[in-house]
Amino acid sequence: MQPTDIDRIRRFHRTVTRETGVMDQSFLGRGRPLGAARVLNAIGRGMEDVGAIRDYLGLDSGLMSRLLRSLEDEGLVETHPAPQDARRRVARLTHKGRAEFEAYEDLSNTRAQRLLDHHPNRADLLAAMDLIASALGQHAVEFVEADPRDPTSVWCLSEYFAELSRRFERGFEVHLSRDPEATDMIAPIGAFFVAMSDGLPIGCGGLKGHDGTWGEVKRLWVSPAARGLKLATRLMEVIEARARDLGMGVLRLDTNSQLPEAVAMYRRLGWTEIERFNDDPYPDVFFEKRL
Amino acid sequence: MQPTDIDRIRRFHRTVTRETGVMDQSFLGRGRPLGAARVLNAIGRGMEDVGAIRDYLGLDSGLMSRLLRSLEDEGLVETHPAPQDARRRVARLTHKGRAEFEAYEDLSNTRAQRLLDHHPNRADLLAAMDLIASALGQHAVEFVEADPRDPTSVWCLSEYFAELSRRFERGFEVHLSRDPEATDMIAPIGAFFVAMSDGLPIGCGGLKGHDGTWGEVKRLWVSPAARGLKLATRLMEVIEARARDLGMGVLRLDTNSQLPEAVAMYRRLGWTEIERFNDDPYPDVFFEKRL
DNA sequence: TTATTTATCTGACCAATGTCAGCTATATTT
DNA sequence: AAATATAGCTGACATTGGTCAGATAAATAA
Repeated sequence: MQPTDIDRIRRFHRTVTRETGVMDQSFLGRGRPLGAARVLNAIGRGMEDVGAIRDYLGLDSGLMSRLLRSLEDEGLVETHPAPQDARRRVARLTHKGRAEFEAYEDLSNTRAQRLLDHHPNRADLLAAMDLIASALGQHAVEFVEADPRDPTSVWCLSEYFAELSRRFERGFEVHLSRDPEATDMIAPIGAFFVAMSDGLPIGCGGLKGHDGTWGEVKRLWVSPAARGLKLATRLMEVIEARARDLGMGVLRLDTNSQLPEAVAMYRRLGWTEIERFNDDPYPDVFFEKRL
Repeated sequence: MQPTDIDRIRRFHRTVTRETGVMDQSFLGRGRPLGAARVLNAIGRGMEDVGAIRDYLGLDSGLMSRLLRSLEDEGLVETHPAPQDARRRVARLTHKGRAEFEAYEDLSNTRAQRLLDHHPNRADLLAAMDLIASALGQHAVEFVEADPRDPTSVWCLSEYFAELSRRFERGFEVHLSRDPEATDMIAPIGAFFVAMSDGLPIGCGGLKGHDGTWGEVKRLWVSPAARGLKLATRLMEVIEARARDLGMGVLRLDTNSQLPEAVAMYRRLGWTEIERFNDDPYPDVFFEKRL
């Protein structure tokens, strides 16, 4: 009897539940209940606002408070009132807490490394993980406004350029294209967004300001693992909203007929095709949208 | 900054942990603690030995007992002493229990279906899930002796034949090959094994008995998603052990030089190449191993 | 100013889970 | 038959996780 699609998904779910359960159990080895370990990890990973941690972990305010207290008693965490709003508190790791956090990190990393070592085809395994994580986490994507010169932004852009040179018949060389100065994609002139899924960048998009009169959408990229999940549409919405904030009345963009999904998406989002508005050698389709 | 391989695995782990957590939460909607729901599910999925359920779910004997009692009190489960060994108990669902189990199944199936509906590329998503589940669950594979005419066995065999016709230059048609009668692969003449990973078949292998004097290994197949995990080696060990049980002193097999991984594996496992021992048109390499 | 809202903390409480020692009944070994 | 081992059950207990109704302090609105 052939396993159905649903059988396959459920088998995946069972396996992964069991394995992540084992993983969680291994955290208990450090003599701390799982809840406290999760809070410690959240703080270590950069969340410092108590309310934000509470929301992220889905904890009750009372329980959160107690877990934080127990971490303080252990000397792993310090809390202080937030500078702007003294009702709120921010938590930070002490030296000892940082060391303890690193110990948990090592546990996770070692486990991940072992999985990788025992698999004959790392590339396929990782691609499969990216695909599934993107599908499962599609409702938890965060659009972060970032400096286009940040390492994460730069990585997204390099993936974008690599994709273009694969897709274009005659390749793509960034220096031939009009490369917008990074500073034109920083507020208040423009903006640059990175789509983050559980800490991993999976897409980006830039808004380049032109003399305060109009804006140009640039560098819209979605990781192959996240294609088809309407991420580009959501990025465009974020970019358009930011353009309105910055007082732009009209947006333009250029693209290429060798990227038919992109062209179709712009039409669907209400963009109108216009005449060529630059002399960049790569694009051959041009769009405009009034806000 | 480029995400490392470990970043990618850990992002996968975070996402999946969050999603499976949501899934577990949804089970709470039926007014029963998670532990009880898990026991109910285990019984519904065919586990009836109390000890086996306890091991599978990793529960303490006392806790298990109490959960079972609460399910009995609800009228969902009946337990009886095991026929062969009255110390042990077997649990079975009542009519009401069956209905309740189905309700949990529907919850899971609906969720799986929704994930599938929202993804543009079902085939890739499912293949990715198979790959990951096989990698994560490689230590939990069960080798089940089955009738080769069972639906699950038949499905494995059809995948095996499909694979051969893809791999062989001139294709493969099963009726041209000497198809061992299924009854020759059933104890006490022979045996047939299916490798099950969390309920899904991912490999198979047959042992055909010849007049009680020697055995022949046939139909060794591993699902593409599980390749490279040494599953074929483990299947061969199981088959050889069973051959010894059945009193066979020598095993033979035929294979094809177009399947170089298979040929290499047989050599590695201590098989010696011999002269052709049949007139099957497909194989061109022949092996023997004394037990 | 006063009232209201917001963010967190505290105490009281409960259900779920986990642990352990000892009990009973049955099976196996000597 | 006696001794030992095994499977499951029971009672006692501790820990964890989760909930809720105030209390407190700060920010915001009226």
